[in-house]
Amino acid sequence: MPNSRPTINDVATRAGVSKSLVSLALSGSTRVSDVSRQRIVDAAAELGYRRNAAARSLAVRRSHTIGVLILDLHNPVFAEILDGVQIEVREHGFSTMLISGGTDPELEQVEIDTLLQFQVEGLILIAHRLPASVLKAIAAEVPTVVVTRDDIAVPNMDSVSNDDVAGARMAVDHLVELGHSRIVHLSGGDNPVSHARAEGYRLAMTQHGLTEHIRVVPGGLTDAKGYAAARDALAAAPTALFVANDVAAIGAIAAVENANLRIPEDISVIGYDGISIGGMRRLNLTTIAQPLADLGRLAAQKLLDRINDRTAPSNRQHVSATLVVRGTTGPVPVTT
Amino acid sequence: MPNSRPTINDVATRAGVSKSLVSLALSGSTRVSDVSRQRIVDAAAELGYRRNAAARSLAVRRSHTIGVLILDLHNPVFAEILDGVQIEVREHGFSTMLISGGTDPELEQVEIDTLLQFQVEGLILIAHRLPASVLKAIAAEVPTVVVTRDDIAVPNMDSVSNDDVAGARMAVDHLVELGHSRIVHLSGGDNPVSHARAEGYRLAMTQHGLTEHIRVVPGGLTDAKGYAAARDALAAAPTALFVANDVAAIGAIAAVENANLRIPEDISVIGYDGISIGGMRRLNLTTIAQPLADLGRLAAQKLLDRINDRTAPSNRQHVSATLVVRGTTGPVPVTT
DNA sequence: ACCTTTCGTTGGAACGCTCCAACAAGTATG
DNA sequence: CATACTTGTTGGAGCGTTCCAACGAAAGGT
Repeated sequence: MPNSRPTINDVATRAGVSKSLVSLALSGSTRVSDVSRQRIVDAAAELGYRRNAAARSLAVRRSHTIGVLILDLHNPVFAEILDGVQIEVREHGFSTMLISGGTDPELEQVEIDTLLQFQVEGLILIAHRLPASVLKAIAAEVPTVVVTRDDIAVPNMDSVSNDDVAGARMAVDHLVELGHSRIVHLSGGDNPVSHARAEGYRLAMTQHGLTEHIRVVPGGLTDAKGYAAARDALAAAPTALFVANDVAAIGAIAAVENANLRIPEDISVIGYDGISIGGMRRLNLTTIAQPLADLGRLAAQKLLDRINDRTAPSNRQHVSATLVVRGTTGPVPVTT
Repeated sequence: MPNSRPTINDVATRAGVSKSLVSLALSGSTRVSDVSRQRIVDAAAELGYRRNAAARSLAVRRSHTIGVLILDLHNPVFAEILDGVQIEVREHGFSTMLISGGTDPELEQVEIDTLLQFQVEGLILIAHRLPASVLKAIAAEVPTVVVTRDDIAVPNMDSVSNDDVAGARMAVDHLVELGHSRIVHLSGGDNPVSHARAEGYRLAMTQHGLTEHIRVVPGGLTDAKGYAAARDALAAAPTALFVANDVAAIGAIAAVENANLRIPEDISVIGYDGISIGGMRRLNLTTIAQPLADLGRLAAQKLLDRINDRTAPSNRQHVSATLVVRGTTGPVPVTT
């Protein structure tokens, strides 16, 4: 059986020492003589020895691994958040097991179960569709932090998200500053994040004395839904569209152009999220940018902290989004 | 110590049976009486018992996990391939450990080492930057399949990729069919995939008797590089651009528009890859689409096969790309 | 000269699981 | 009625680690 991997014992016999000493040496203990250490290192290299993480995890009762659930790998937002997570986590010697929920919310729970079987020390949920009861059970079992959502309060669970209400206000403020008043919001559908953004829109409009111009067109978070919603919205002859997210905004732009309206001369469009493709020259989308990588980094930090103290009070952090003005917003057209 | 997870022994005592029987019952053996099985299942549920995958993997010497290295999560191509991998792998009861290389090629090797410590049973490399020697060592240690690249031949390692030469020819054929002859290729830089696409371009041009029109402008695989390359290319007054990948093509389109040329009336643009955002209405990019999810699925299948027979001869499969005609290509303008 | 400390090293128990050999009790076979 | 096979169950060994208690040897203190 030549294909079985060398174990610590093989290294020990080859180096002429006990397995205990090998273990000591490989974990960098100072109580190993230089000559033994060298012999051990050499033997390990010659055999191509590699620690068995499963055995190690069993013995020390730590896996040094965290689990990450990502709602949908296709939406670039989530990939960018993940990036931040990976950097932070790696720096602290942790590995990452990643799963993506896919279409089926049921599957999300199955996948989380798999993660837990692997004894992950913590869980980062980059968006999720779990009911509060399940979330609570999970958080009770393992340190957990949720990114992008902060609508469910669970003891011993942290969250980090941007303040969607405030972000939406920034979008409206920007448009009002440009002279717009007929600002229509294309909503993102029935989920907490979209609700908050719509709420922020309403508040800001009211605050600017534009209550009678409030108009929310039901849409969704995809290109196609943004396209359809924009088409509906054009009936109201708006001068500006505030779209629930960037991907939908890109769809909305297409609908506006198909109606032979110029952007931003005839109509302004602003999105939300700050995905990197929005910055591509062809799209050049004005948006409310979340600090996506930071979101991920912060989530990872919180998780690592919580791993060290599972009972810390639950903390919900908001990071602030920023207005990124690019080419899709401009002054309100002079003639109506 | 209430926070230590229940073990198989806890379940056993609670159900009043031996741990062996619990193990048997939980792995679905038929040699367990119905009454015992029920008692065990109940006890497990009450305790919130969950198998320890590390211990299990130690005992059975299988991890039922595969490792996936993804070159860059930001490029949507790779995310879409990963999707196919996940679906296939999950179906066969395997889990996935994902790592993304990030910027540093050195890091790739470190990360793969981590994966191997976790005793992954196989490795899928979705693009990579490893030298042949390292690749060979890895493939000798663990079943491996490479996606997107097929330039390095290693025994006992499979690859699945599209035929970039053939794909590039399809792009040129399409343009020639539309009447174009001044077709410029914006290359993707110094990597095997881009080389193959440039090669296909040259072959096709020659084949169509357009040898004197062959013009390759050095570019890259990003939006910004596509933009810059297109600007350079415009000096040659081309009627069509074949760009090395979709992301760069989107940049190229912006450059063309900035030069006040209309697409496709004045100049046609075709990309390569078939990323989903290319289909968004605003971009509407004609492209050579790789069956990305299929690529992932096939890779996973090959890997699972190889896990069952590590010594199978190495197999390199090509899948065929398809021309997807959208809005960025059209007939050659009548006047030059 | 003795006792104590330090240093480098070691065997063995433990981690939570699977699997094998073995067994008691019942059922079928001759 | 003895023997064999089947069914359901069990203890124990082993997977590759880490870690603890304990060791002999060398060095230090009185």
